[in-house]
Amino acid sequence: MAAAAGSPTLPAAAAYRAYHPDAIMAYYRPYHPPADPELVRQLTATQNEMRQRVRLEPLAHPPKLIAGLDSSFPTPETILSVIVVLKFPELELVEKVYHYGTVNMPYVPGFLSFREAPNLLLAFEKLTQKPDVLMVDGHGIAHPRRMGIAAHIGVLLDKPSFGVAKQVLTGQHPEPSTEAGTTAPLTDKKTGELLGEVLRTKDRVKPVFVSPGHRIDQDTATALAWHCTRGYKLPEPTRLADHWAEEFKKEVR
DNA sequence: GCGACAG
DNA sequence: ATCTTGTCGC
Repeated sequence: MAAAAGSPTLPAAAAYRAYHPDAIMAYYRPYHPPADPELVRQLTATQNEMRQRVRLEPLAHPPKLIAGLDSSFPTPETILSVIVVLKFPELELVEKVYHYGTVNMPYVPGFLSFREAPNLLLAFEKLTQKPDVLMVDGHGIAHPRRMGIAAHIGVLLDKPSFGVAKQVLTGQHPEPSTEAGTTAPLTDKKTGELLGEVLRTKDRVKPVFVSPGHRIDQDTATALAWHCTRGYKLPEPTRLADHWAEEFKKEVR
């Protein structure tokens, strides 16, 4: 067996899970290479600065256009960012753009935005129709320093934004009921602060995590996410961004 | 000190 | 995120 410091192989992990869940899965826990302490210090300072600019408030006007933002990595050194714009509340696709660039930053938990945001902003510049609100894949303020990628993008563009994530980064929560449309609070264990809401978008399917990013509040973010779901786990904006990423991937290689 | 760790 | 096979359920 390889050293525990190595990167895990998922299929094998799945097989071992049934055999010996705890000990074996601990061995297969996703491994993140150590990040340069000085880099982390600088990025942390930047996030703390940006955090001061975040405003949580209701939308000034109901949105007419909502965007879905998503990034993927066709190769380890390239990034493909996709933005789709949908009419709201009809959810009719009105525009889709992408930008294909190079990766300049490693993935470090808590600093995802510095890896994906630059390329997303380049994609945003290509949009003809500017959306009223952005649904970003990842967290908003449900982040160790309250500056997840949705908040990061929102501040940089000074545009209402919120995050829809598939996995928790920080915070604790009870399980929402198994029925679609139900929610549960995601809170900070120490302070009790509300970080986001766990939203069951589909019956008996693992919920998503909705949190405000910038110039929006929790209730509006959750309501928008729910009004954008059409029988799938992911709300339409991010689901379609995901879908088109697969299509665009064929074009760039 | 030990775990947890978006995409 | 990305690489993978088969499998369970509506």
